[in-house]
Amino acid sequence: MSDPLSKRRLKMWIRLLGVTRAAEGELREFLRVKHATTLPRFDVMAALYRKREGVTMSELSRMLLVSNGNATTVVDRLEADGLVRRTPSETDRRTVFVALTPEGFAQFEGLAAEHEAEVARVFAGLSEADLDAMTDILKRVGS
Amino acid sequence: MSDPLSKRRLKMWIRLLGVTRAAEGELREFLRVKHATTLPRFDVMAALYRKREGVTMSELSRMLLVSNGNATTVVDRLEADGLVRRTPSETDRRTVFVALTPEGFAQFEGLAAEHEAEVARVFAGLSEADLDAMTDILKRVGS
DNA sequence: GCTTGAAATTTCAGACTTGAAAAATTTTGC
DNA sequence: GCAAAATTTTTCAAGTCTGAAATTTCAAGC
Repeated sequence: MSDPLSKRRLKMWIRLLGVTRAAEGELREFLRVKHATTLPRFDVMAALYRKREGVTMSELSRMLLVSNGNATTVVDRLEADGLVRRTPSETDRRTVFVALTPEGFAQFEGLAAEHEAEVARVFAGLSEADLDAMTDILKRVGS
Repeated sequence: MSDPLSKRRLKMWIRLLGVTRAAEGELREFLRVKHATTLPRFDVMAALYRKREGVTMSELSRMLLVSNGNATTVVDRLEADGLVRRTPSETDRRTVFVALTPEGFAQFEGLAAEHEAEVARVFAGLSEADLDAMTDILKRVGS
């Protein structure tokens, strides 16, 4: 008997979640052992690396799909370590811009290449065609 | 210059992570609003529902890809709520079996169908062919 | 038997995460 | 102008999660 479509979506989701968690685990381990950092810290720095001019706290939490409160504490720690800087907005006193410091920028550049290599290692099992197909399907989820 | 293929794997991973986090967020919201529970609790109960005879704590944390310490605290809370029961092994006094109580079993059965429908809703954008292709590709990641 | 090492679980400190509430500021509608 | 609503960020309590250390028990070799 053929599974109802909803059951197949469920199975696909369970597998998707498993693969993602396993990959996250490997990256977490890599960041911890090789670079003494964590995934959330890396995520924040990566977001700020992409937006060099700086982003507001709200933009940051939207980019990372985490709550505002969460973004605040991770940024707090990165700021205490001198990797990130908060700058109050001139035009709106509620708003704060966050950006990498030169130290943060340098540290992230050192990390980025190795991180990319590690991701490539984790997904080495996927062919070029797989990557295309996967990206294509993933785009279709949100729309 | 970095290998373009590794960059494509990285982009696929970033998209994969984004889709997974967005879906997790929707399911979390669904469980919280409609059923006053959380994703980790649901995950534990789902694992125990699949293995009715019970599992050891180590098996449980391997199934969910979480640390032993984490499994302990989530099971602690479910046990305090009477949804889960710990039973010491007869043959190995280090080992503990965990299983759903009748209350836990009943609660999960009420949840499961709605959860499946919610997952189907989240991934409604994917066709049958997409599901097949996706599942196929995901299988290839681990091997 | 005894000792050493391995295995299962819990405990612990610290970090992450959420969602709600609070505080400060800006915008909007009158 | 001004009161009410909306926006931005932080604070807070509670739950989740990790990795290492501690505890208890079992297994293996001598």
